[in-house]
Amino acid sequence: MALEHLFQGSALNAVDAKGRVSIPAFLRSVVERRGDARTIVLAKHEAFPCLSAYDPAYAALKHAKLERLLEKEETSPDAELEYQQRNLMAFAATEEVPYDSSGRILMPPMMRRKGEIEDLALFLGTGETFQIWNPQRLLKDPRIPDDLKDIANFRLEERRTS
Amino acid sequence: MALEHLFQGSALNAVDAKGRVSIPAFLRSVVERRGDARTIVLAKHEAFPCLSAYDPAYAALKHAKLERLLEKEETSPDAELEYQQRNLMAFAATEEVPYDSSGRILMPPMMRRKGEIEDLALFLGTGETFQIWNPQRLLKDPRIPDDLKDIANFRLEERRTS
DNA sequence: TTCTTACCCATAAAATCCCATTGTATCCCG
DNA sequence: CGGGATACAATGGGATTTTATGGGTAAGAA
Repeated sequence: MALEHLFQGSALNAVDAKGRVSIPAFLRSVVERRGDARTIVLAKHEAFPCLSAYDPAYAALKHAKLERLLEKEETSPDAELEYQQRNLMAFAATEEVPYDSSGRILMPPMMRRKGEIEDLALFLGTGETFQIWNPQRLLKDPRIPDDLKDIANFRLEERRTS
Repeated sequence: MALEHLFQGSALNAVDAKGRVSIPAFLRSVVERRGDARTIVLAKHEAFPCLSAYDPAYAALKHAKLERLLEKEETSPDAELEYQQRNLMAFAATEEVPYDSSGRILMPPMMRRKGEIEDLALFLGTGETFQIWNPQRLLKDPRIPDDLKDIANFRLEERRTS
């Protein structure tokens, strides 16, 4: 896989009354270096109560990888079914949203619900993709390392004091 | 891993009112020989109350290593969660900052707090990475060898007398 | 119409660039 | 080898640009 540009860092941005959120500039720059789209793909995260996000170029890459995997394995009914399921999740359960000239997306209502996002969105780079959390939801999750919760708390404080 | 260019040496630089710090030229030259980025990655050190720093090429290498590890292990739920946690720490808990034409970075407020950095930053090369300390914090740490504290003291005196 | 979405403008704060200064190390040439 | 010229490093300050965010409004779908 080895993508040279990786998503990294954290930021806490507001979701405004219209449902708009700024994608942090340092994440946008990775999206644009990986491909030339000004668009991100949103999906429910498989393990955490948050959203997973990436660029269209990465989505295409992931799809190609699935295809190759299918061709290698003999077409047992099991492998075939699993492929169909993964394909559904990868495409039907995702939404591609463009960001405007000021770097904002309109958070789709369904994704907002799936990710339990309210009026604050915590962005966390995770290398090949990034995550979008409701910061309060992250603080409550026992699977999240304390050091990361410190970061969430720092971002919350930073916002309060300014 | 075996990177041929290693970070070594020490320097004490000022953090100015805007939060800017010069990365010592001898460390920058290693960054630029390892890859062509004029950027460093900052993270809280796992063991010491200071920051750990390296170049993006090293970060990518570390990431690739993690990926390979995942592919080897069977995908038990435990291994999966541990992978997610490590990925979060490696990317969300770090910040990539570019340095300008004069070799300065803007120390991100979160890292400044995590590394307990005030108005002086002590740079210490440690081979594959380097560390950034609050010199006073280093002098107080019982785990630091006296010889290293001598170096910190020397750098502090050097600054006072000039 | 009414609600939603895309586009445009405005603003404050923060990040970045540019230029100037100073001290130190390096080079060159007689 | 001395001494001056030169280059580079670290740092300060001001000017400029980018970012995040709010609000208005027109186009369009329900």
